[in-house]
Amino acid sequence: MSVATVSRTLNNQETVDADLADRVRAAAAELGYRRNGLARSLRLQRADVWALIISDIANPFFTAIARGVEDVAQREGFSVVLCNTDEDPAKEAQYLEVAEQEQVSGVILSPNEIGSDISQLTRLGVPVVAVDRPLRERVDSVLVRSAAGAQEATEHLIDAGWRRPACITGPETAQTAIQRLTGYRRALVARKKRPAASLVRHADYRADRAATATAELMDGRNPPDSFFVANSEMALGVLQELRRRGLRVGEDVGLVAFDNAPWTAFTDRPLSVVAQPAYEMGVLAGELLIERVGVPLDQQPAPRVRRLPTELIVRGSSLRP
Amino acid sequence: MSVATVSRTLNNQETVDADLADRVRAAAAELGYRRNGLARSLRLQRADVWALIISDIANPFFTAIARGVEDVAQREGFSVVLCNTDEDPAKEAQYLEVAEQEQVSGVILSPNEIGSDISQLTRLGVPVVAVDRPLRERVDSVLVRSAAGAQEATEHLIDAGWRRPACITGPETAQTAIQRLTGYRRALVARKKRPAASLVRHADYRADRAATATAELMDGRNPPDSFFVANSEMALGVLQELRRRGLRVGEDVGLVAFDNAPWTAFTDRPLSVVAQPAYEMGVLAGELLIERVGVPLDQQPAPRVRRLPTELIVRGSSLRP
DNA sequence: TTGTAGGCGTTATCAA
DNA sequence: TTGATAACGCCTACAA
Repeated sequence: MSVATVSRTLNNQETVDADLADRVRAAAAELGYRRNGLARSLRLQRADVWALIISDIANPFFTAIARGVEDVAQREGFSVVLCNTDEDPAKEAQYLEVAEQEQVSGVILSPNEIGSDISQLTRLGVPVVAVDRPLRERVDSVLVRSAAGAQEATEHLIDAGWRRPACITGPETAQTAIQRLTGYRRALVARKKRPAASLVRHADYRADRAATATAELMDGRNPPDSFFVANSEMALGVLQELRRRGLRVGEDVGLVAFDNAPWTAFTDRPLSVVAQPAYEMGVLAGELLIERVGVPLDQQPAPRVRRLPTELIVRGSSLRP
Repeated sequence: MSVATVSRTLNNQETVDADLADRVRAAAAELGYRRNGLARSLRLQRADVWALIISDIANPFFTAIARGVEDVAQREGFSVVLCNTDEDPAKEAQYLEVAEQEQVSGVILSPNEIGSDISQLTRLGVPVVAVDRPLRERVDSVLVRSAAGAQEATEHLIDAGWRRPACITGPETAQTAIQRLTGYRRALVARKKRPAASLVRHADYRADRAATATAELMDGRNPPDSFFVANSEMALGVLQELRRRGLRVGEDVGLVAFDNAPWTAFTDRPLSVVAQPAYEMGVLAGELLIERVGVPLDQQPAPRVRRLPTELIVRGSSLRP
């Protein structure tokens, strides 16, 4: 028989005789034949692969997103290749180029910078979905209402009786860090308090920097009595420094942090957190992508932005005795 | 000029006139040309890509391995596609097939089962490195001296004054779980204690199962006064159940767990842990792979097994007041 | 329903 | 030093 018949059989086309098809399949199984995905993709001008480019594989928030993306991809018949940029713009650029060279049919990206250059991809018609962080270029985006979540958390601190909440947020270049700071400030205004720059620190989303920031704040002239912290990594640093000073969270000091990391329920006191719907974000990003892959450029929808709400989970650390 | 000249230029071959080469590069830049990686790989019969197939992306141990692998790969000019099997043998089989179809030049795998079928890959001459868990098939492996680490941890509990250490380990099918249980038993023997089956539980490496196991043990006729726990995920479950009972770790109960997860230093008391050299394991796996990719089958070294030591880090949770 | 043949974008061989 | 050309393995229009 001919290669065409084999190809048709293996692609489950109707136009092949059942008996013949069976013989093909039997032979394929016998010989352990696997088709060459490279050749197939080259011919088809598309690979059934998505690139998921995330900025920190060690962060449970991003791994939860990855799981969401993966589940959608699997359901729709795509493989996901996961790339980790470690917050390094150079690595990000490299992986974007790899995605292009490998002709992936879609990219989901948590950009390191709002200006990350995806123009090559879009020019080629490869759909891109931004996740967690916005992109200047107009593409589908799945974001979180960070400011609202930060505001709710900070207001909760004040309503629980704390009088001077400080804010430890991420780097000044990160949109999420800026938004969380904005939310913190809005909460102070809403509760008739004067936002003080001396109560704010940018600690690059890292634990050790957060510990240092905490020490600075506590050693200041008018130290805070509570903390709103913009991610769980930094919360570890804050906890460490407070313990070093013999201060108990939920007792001597109030604390709320972003991200419902698995361990947050197990510290002493259990951490009050602003939970982000990370898994759902991944699912949504995948679904937005699905609606674009294989769709001609002139029939594509306008860029869509989905903003998901956070959920404040009150545990012990934010309450006053 | 011809495509051949362009190809030679872009591959930095010497045999092309400098002026011409400059014109090629200028034109390429102008047009935003990117070579098609698929076509290249098809022609070359190899893709400069490794598949890293891990069993749980949410586990910091595996993400640390991934970073190690990535760093080596980057250094050597390979991309890494990361695949997450979620401990699901079906997903693992699917990703192994994808790796084969995409003609990756190497695979690093933490197998779900010792019997995972990699014969297709090896038959095609694609080198495979097993990491964290052994494979029945004889391939390069990077393992940890789990039993020794478990024994050291358990002996440390006893030496600290605890009299009845229990063991909460992983599923009976997992080699790592079996080895850690073995180490626990050896410690008891070495310290002249009778290992009792009633003090051992298999909790599938999951927090909720570990919490249940802890409850069972504590409600038993002769409850333990301390715990050796085979991973950090389960340690969270143990901590939760102990707190529910008003018991303080490092005070009323002793606790040592495998894995130096980022949060373990921040619980109350800080957790004593058996640290695994996860990042180094990734690096080593990558280096073993490097020595095989591109090497003809008949010149390949015999399968090598590297066993790395653990390190006991004593913090507060394992000490008696 | 089946077979033939062209081409996807590269790289490598050979001749010029 | 350069160019023409034949693969790599696959899918598909077209012919039979």
